[in-house]
Amino acid sequence: MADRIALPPQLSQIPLFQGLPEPALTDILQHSQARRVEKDSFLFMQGDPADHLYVLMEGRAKLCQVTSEGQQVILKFAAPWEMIGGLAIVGGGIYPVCCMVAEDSRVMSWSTTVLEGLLQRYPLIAINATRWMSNHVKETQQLFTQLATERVEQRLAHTLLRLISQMGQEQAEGMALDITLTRQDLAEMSGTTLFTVSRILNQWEKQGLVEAGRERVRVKSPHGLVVIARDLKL
Amino acid sequence: MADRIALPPQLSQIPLFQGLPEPALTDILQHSQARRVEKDSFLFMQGDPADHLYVLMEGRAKLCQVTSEGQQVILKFAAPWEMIGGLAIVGGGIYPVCCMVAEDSRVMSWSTTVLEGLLQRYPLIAINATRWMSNHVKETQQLFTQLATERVEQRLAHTLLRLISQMGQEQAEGMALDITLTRQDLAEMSGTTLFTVSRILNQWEKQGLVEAGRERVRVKSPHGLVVIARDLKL
DNA sequence: TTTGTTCTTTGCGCTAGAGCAAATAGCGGT
DNA sequence: ACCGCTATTTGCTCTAGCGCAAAGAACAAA
Repeated sequence: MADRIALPPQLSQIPLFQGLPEPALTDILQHSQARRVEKDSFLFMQGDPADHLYVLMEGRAKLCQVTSEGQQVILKFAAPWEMIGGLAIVGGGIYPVCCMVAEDSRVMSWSTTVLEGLLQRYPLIAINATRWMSNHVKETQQLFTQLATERVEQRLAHTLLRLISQMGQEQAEGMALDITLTRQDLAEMSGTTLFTVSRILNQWEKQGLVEAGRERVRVKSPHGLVVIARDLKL
Repeated sequence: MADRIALPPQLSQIPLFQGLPEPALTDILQHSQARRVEKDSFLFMQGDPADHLYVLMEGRAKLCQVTSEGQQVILKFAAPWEMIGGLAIVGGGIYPVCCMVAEDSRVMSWSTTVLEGLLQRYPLIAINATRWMSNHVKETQQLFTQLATERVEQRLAHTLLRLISQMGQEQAEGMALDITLTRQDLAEMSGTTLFTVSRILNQWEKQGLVEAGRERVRVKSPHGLVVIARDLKL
C-alpha cells in the first residue's frame, strides 16, 4: 500500500473519485498500489478475470480487441489520469479487451476487493462509476455509427481529431501527437488497412493538412480535418 | 403514480432492481408511471434531455442513431423487460440515440428526479446500474469490432443470431422472429444496404437456412448461421 | 559504417459491395 | 376485385478500398 505519499491533485479529477472529500481521497490513495510498467507489456489480456481497476499516472496505453481470426482493433488510447479496466468495479467479470502499454508508464491500481470496500464507504463512487460508464457507452456507440456510415477518409480524420483533442500538444503550427503511432495503429482505430492510411496521409501531406513521419503524425490544420470528417466539401 | 397494482414478478428481474427486497420493489413500483405507446411513436429523440428511464412491459422498441447526413443506424432492438434510456439514471445528460416504438407497446418509466430518490434509499441500484452499463459497453465494443473486421455476410448472420437469441420463438423448425423487420432494418443493424441484405437472404433461403417474407424472417438453421458468422467454411 | 529490423510507400489487380433503376410482389383499404 | 402504397427483388454498373509484392526509408544495434 502506498503510504505517506502526498495526495496528487489529479486524484480528485479521476471520474470515479470526483466530488469526494479529502479524507476519502486519502483513504483511496492509501488503498492503491502503484507500479511502473514498461512499453509493450500488458496490464491485462482479453479474457482475464477483471480484478483490477487501473489509472494511468504517466505514459500511454492502448485498449485492443482481438478477433478469433486474429485481427486486431484498437478501441482507444488512454492518456494520463484516465481510467482503464472500469469493468473491475463490479466483480465477477472478464475483460473484453486487452490493455497494452504503449510507452514506459506508471499506473496506480485498486483490486476488486478493495473497491468493494470503497464502494461501501463512499456510495458516491457508484454514482460516478455509472456516469463514467454511460459516457463510455455513448462514445462507443458514436464510434460504431461512424464506422457504419462514413468513408475511410472521414473515419481517419475523426480518429486523428479524437487523438489530438485527447492528447495533442499545441504547437506553433497545429497540434503534435507525442505517441508512437504506426500506420497500422491508425488503421486499427479507423477500421481500415495500413495501406489506405498511408495513401490518405500522403495525400493530406501534399495538401498541407498533416505532417507524417515514421511512427509520428502532426496535424497542421485541425480545421481542415474537420472539413473532411464532416464531409463538408468534396 | 401506479397504486395498488400487483407487483409484477418481472420487476425483480430488471437489471437495475435485481437483489432488492420486496418492500423496495413496491416502493419502486409506486414511483413508476405506466402508459401505452403506439407503433411508430418515439419515447425520446436523439438530443433530448435524458430525464426518463423506461422499461418495456410489452411490445418492441428500437434504438437508432441518425448521422448529420441523415443516415440511420439501429443500435439494438429492445424486448419486454429490457431497460431503455439508462443514461437517465445519472442526471444532466442528453440521449445520444432515439427510441422508436416498433409495435404497440406498454412501458413503465421513472423520472430522473424519482430515480435520484431511489438511488439514495437503495444504494444497490447504483451498483446494478454500473453492472448494467458495463455490460452495455462490452456489447457495443463487440459490435464495433465485428463491424470493423467481418464481411457483410458474417455481420448479417450475427445480427440475426443476436435477434433470435434475444427474442426468437422456438418453432418446429428453427426460430421465428415476430417483429416486423424490413430489409432496411437489417441493413441498418449490420452496416450495409437493403440490396445486399436482400441478396444474401435470398441466397440463404435457397440453401434452406432461412425463410424470408415481407417484413418477416424465420431462421430455419441457427447452426448454419453460426457457421457463416464464424466463417468456419467457405 | 554496416547490418538487420521494422515501418512505410507505391504500383497493380481485383472484388465486395454500394448505388441506381425498373420490375415485381404483398398487403390494406375501399 | 381493384387500387395504391410500400417493401422487395434483380440486373447492371461502378468504385472505394483491400491485398499483395517489391522497393525504399528510418532507426537501432553492433
